[in-house]
Amino acid sequence: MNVQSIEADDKRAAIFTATVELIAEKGFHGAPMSEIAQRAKVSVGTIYHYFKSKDDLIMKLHVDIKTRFAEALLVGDDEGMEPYQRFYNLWRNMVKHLASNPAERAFISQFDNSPYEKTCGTDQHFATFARTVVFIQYGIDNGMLKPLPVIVIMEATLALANAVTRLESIGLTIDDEMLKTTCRMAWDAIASHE
Amino acid sequence: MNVQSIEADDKRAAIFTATVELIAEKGFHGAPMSEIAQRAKVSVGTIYHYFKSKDDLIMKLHVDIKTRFAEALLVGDDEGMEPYQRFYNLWRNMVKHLASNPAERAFISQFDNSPYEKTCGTDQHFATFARTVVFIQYGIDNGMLKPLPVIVIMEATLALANAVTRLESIGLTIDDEMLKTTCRMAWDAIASHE
DNA sequence: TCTCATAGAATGAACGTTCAATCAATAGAA
DNA sequence: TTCTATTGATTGAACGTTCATTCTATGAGA
Repeated sequence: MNVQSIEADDKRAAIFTATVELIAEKGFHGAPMSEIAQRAKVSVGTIYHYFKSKDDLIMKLHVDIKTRFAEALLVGDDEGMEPYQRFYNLWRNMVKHLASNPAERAFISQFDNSPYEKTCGTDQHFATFARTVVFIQYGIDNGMLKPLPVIVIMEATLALANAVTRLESIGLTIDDEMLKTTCRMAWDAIASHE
Repeated sequence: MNVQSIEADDKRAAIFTATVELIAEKGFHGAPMSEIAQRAKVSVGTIYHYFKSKDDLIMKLHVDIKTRFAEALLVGDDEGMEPYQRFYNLWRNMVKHLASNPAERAFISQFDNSPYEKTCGTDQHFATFARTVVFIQYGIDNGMLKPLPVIVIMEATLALANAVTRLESIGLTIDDEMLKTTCRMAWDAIASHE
């Protein structure tokens, strides 16, 4: 990778950062290209050099954020762990990642609840979270988790993590105790209790 | 109430319906006043006769939807019921209401995850769901529910109901069995299991 | 020289909002 | 009853702004 493309990546990253922050603060409306450019310290023209359109920028940003999120979940993951320990690790990774990236959390919430979401297939969603999906499927097959579709278990867990971290951004403190109790909450939701 | 104001309420309701549908379909961006007017079969000017601005329209619409949602939850509610039965009733009301009003569900999701949400205080939120809040607080005080802040329990339940009904709009079938299992999911999440 | 990166002015469409002009209904006076 | 004044509801064209996007020019490697 040469000097030019490193610099190019800098701009790209700056545009991503500016966009995610602006959308988190002011929503999809309220994030014009001119302001994105200003915040990223590039010109409007430069954005169009890297992205076909505003929609293209938002889609690529979404993939980027989701990919890094999915990766963050797997830190310290090990198939050999006790199921609950493994889930706790997953939960902690999830909450920590969302809590320390509030703009990304807000962006995801807005994106996933907007009409944009319908442009991404469930397949891609499953592919990004492949390893987590396998973990869940395994749990269902063994009667450890509730007999629900994988997607329900997955979306339920994500919804809870999102709810908890959203509350953090408006005043809730997430210490170790809170992490433990909320993890129990999420686990109890999906575990079969047989 | 005279003939004029009945007709006036018709227009108001038509504007509300058009707005909620359009925003559910195309998001906050993608719902211009001109299109709202067209769908509501009124002129643009008429909207401004009833609402100060687009923001005002959206805020008032939000209050309207949340109020009717909170009311729907209480159908058949009775303090004398067994706690789980009472929760089941609450859950069913919640899921049925959201599932049969998909546009309102989509609107709420988008609103609550957007910067608009920050303009509504938590107080108002609690006031709207007053009776439900009391039920939860009672459950916490009696050790029946997990020792978490009321708002966490409440938002967790709402998040789960939203997740489930969102999945319905993309293919999941919610029959009685699904209603029962997902209710168990939500209850297990918040119950203390002691 | 040629290519890619960058800037920022220019463009045209779309937006929220305003406004002068009607229309419909009611009430009171004659 | 009939005429008139008043009010509120309704319209859609017009306005000024802002937006996403394009275009042209410039600069820096290769």
